[in-house]
Amino acid sequence: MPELPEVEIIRRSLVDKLEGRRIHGVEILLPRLIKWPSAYEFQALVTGKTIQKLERKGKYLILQLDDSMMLVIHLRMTGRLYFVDNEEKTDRFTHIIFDLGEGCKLLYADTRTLGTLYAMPASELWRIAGLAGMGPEPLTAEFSLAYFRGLVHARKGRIKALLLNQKLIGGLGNIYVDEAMAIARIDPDRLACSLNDQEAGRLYEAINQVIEDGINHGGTTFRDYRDGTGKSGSHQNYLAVYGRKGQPCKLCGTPIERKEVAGRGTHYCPNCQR
DNA sequence: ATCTGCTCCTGGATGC
DNA sequence: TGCATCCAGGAGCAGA
Repeated sequence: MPELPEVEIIRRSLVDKLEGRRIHGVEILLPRLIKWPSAYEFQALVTGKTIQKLERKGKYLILQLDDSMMLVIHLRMTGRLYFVDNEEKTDRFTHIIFDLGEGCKLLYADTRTLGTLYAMPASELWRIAGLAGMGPEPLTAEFSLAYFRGLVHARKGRIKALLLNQKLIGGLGNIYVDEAMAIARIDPDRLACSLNDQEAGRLYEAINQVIEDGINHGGTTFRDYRDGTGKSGSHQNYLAVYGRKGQPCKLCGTPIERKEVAGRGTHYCPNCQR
């Protein structure tokens, strides 16, 4: 599941290949992935435009085209975006093909087809509620300790639900949330407002740390995730709890457990996190 | 404000 | 081995 680190690695792996290239045409094999406007209009809006910038906000990739046209992509669970410069065969999961000329293509593939694509002028980005309403991201000045403490103090719900809420913090998903809570030794079942200042501070540091580590390790590859050139990440080899049910905690040896918290599968050490 | 539950979707894991 | 069922979860939404 691509979260902030994975999307950032995809962006970095594609930026030099995409910026300055012209979109000669778009082949849309699965129109329902285009959420705005219609697939037909989407095609018309991006065809002939040059990719000026490739940016990321939270888990969204944003291709800034000519005339402030924005091509926005969210990979959701199994979306993949990658660049090819030869006549590679495309598999049955390739749903959208951007022809970049000179034999180069940008492919959108997605096994579970939950991903979403949009095209609109910059002035209309408010249409994408999840993008327009996104909270500050880890590792930015806006995501300050004071901001985080304020959130934690004010929220009555579970701390895990807070961390997953993109309106409050942008870019975290299930894997990095479980990891941050493990590193900070916080029980994911705790209510946010029950955390004291010291615990909130530990969690704040852990969030920034797991995101930074995830990026430095090229992302976490469980099954589907690859960067824009097809390369896997390695952060799965460094995980404290996620996907390690039954395996010993790296700190105390207690078997990692899994339960449902805030509607999500949640991995934790029952000894370290309480 | 916050919760639960549902929807989208399919490959892989599990159960018998 | 084969078939049926369950599960993964990002995000949006309805309804409580």
